[in-house]
Amino acid sequence: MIAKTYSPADVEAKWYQRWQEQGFFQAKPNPRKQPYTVVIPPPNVTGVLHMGHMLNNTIQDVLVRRARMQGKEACWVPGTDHASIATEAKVVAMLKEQGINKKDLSREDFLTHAWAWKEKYGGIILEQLKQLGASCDWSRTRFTMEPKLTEAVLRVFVDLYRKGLIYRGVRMVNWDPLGGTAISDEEVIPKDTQAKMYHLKYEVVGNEVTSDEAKAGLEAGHSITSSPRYIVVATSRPETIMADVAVAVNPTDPRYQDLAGQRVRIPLLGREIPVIQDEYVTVDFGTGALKVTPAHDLNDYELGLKHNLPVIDILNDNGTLNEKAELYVGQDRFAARRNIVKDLQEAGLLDKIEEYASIVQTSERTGAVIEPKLSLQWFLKMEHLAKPALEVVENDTIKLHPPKFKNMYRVWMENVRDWCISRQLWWGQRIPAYYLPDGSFVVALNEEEAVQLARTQSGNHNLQASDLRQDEDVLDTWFSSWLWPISVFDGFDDPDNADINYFYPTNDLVTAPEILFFWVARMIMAGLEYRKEVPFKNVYLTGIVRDAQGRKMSKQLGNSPDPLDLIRDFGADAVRTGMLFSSPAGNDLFYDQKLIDQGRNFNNKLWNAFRLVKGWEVDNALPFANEQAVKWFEAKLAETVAVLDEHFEKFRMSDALLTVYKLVWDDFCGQYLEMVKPAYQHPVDAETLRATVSFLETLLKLLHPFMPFITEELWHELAERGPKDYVCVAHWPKVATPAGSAEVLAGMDKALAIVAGIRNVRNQKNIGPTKQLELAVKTDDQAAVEVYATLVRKLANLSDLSFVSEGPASSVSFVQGSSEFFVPLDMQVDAAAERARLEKELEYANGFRDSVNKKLGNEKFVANAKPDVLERERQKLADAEAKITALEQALKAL
RNA sequence: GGGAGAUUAGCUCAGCUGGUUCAGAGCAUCUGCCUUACAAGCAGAGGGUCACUGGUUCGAACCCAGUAUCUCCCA
Repeated sequence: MIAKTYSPADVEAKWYQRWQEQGFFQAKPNPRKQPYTVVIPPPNVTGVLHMGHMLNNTIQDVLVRRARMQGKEACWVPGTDHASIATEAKVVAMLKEQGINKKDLSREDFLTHAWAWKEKYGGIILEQLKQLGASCDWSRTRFTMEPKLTEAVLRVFVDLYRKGLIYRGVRMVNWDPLGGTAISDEEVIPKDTQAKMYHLKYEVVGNEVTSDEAKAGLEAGHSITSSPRYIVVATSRPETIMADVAVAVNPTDPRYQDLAGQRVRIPLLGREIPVIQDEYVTVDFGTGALKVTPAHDLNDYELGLKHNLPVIDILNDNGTLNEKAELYVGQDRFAARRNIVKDLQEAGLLDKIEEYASIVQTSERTGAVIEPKLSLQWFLKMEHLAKPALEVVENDTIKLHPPKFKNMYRVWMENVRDWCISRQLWWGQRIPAYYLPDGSFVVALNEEEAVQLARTQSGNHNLQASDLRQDEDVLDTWFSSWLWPISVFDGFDDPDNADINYFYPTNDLVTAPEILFFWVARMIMAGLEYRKEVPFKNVYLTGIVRDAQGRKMSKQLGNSPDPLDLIRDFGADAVRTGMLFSSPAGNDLFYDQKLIDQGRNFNNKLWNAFRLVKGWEVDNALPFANEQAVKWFEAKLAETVAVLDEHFEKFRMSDALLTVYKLVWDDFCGQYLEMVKPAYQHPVDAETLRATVSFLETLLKLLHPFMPFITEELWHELAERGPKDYVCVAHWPKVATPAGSAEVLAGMDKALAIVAGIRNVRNQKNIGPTKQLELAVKTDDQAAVEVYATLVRKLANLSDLSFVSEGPASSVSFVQGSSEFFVPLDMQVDAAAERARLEKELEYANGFRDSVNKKLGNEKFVANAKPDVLERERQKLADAEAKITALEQALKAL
């Protein structure tokens, strides 16, 4: 006896292991096959599987499995990303727990710890992907910091440097004081906060008010007019006044006309700074007077450059004030802010404090408030790389799905700024720049090459490796992941190898919109620069997985189920389909337990269809009894596979799933199996069984990309299979539409409508499905109904189907097309209610006919509408009229 | 502040170049059924002024303009 419900836990691990033993996921160049390549967005080595990964990797697996079944050489390359900041932070925290301070370790020792950590935990997430069923070629697993990929990174760095695209310079960077490193613009997350605007009084040197006009103006600006004279400056960061080098006002601002060229004193500090004029200052923001702090604000920095102002940097790398501040030295920036506000207040230099909504820049990695900071960093020029990368998306060489992301991509690419690629960390690829004793530097792939270059550059032929000092910084992690589609095939150290020539460019990339610029855009740049070819043809952008209230799922909120628990409780297939039911490309997925339930129910439905068929006894003596049903399902299948393939081509994954779902549940289980199912404990004929098993096999193939485990299980339960016969590598169905399909489908629709009519009568009259009914048909096309009589009798549980010229007494009737159907009942029929129901239907039909008539009576419509539209309207009219006649007759018969 | 996109049933979404019975699906809801594959199921039913206001057209969910609301991106 086969279990009544499907139990996924028993079969999943088994099949995954078999697939691997058979080497089904392993890809190698095969000139007889078309390649289909996907590179995984490498998860962080620090990561554990979350719902976002589940969605993303399910989609990739569906695409890859289908391609494999289509006979392509499907290659899905897995791997992980070293995630500089995140991993370093994790290792530092772990060491701290062991009582080890990073500061006390040498670079080498720290890296030993970090690698040990990576070896221990770095593979967890990949193991978890296996439970989801991900059909990656695990023999190709790569890691962005492994030796070969590191070499690729260094080669690219050296190359771009030699091309003049990489430079070192002092720039304003986003400084993460907690991480102790610079981060790129894209790693900064703006957060809305309620901040305070402090109005500070700067004393004007030579302190007399010079004109009545200015006096009036200053009053308007909330200053005071008695001596000494002050100018009020609004700032959200009072602790940075020690780094002020000027106060700027708009040249058109009447309040401050006379102040230009004068000097003011920084509150508390007393240092004198000039008042400058610049259009940049917004007159109606704050007081219209802006303090200029070039070291700690990007706009101020540019203003400073323009006006030749000095730069005073008062912050240490860890966010505390340095001795240049003179005041509050050693205090954290936020402590210093509290203290200076207090001191300003006591000194009477704080005019007022206003609340205002502002945006604070925070670090994606550590959450720390970002400090704009001038520092010496390495940059990659973007202009040269961005231009072609924009073009290939504009001209659809690379298609984004959904296409709305094209706009976003364009805006970013047109405004891209140079990429800060250095990070003040140890975990990552160390920048291959070597400093000479004189402070100049060379860039080289390795130390030997560096020594050679240094000797030439300095003219000192006795220079030794020990005289050189390598740059302390490492490269941004994205500087390795942007090479991923090439580096996983060793395309940098061996640019003409068989793998890269075959598998590159890859086909589809599945990733999140958040990293469209971080990663996708840069991979396109690298691909075009180093392979002269795009790295992929389609980019499928998934949404964010949110909870029912629309909140992003996160560990902190605790609103995310553990995906592995879900797999354990419901099976990977149920989780996969559950997630896909409701996630059109680019749309956020509102996770709901119900979706997984639906997935599980679907698995169970399939399981039970199998149970039914498996339980049939065959009697070879029986004639083929279900030709109609078989022909119909053949046609249905052909029609549906065409729709399904179209959904796949357009990356409409939810629609694709729903299409198979309905094919299996409604058409196969709901209709077909009911049509062919033998009566209880009766055998089935051989041909029906053969056809049904064949249909079921086709369905298993169509379902396999979505539900790999249950389909493989049933594939093997359904028949004895050869050693290599797995649905995993079965051929994707190519169904030719059988001749006469349209007629078969239309005919069955009519037959099923009659069945539905009878069932409706049962529901209305509260007649259970086991009670047999009779049906009397009044029609002028008896043959059309007769063809389906056997089927209708079976599905509607009729004891008799007869043709009549007058409706029998005491019956309930309904109309399909121009035919009337009567169900005689051995109970009192409420004639008035029947009349009301039919009249309502008649009224509707009349209204419809009138509207069509009106349309056809409109000369302009007849003149302008296309012939096929016109023809359709005429058909509608004829159908409506036939129906009206039938309804009128049914009413008369009452 | 600038830009992009969205607004269709209770929820999540389809709806192709304007024209197939006065708008479709899945889920949810309601009613009735334990009918020998499945109650994780079966048979039915209800539910929408296609955000709003105008315009173009013989004809608008679809095209145009404006308004409102939401989301995202950039500053």
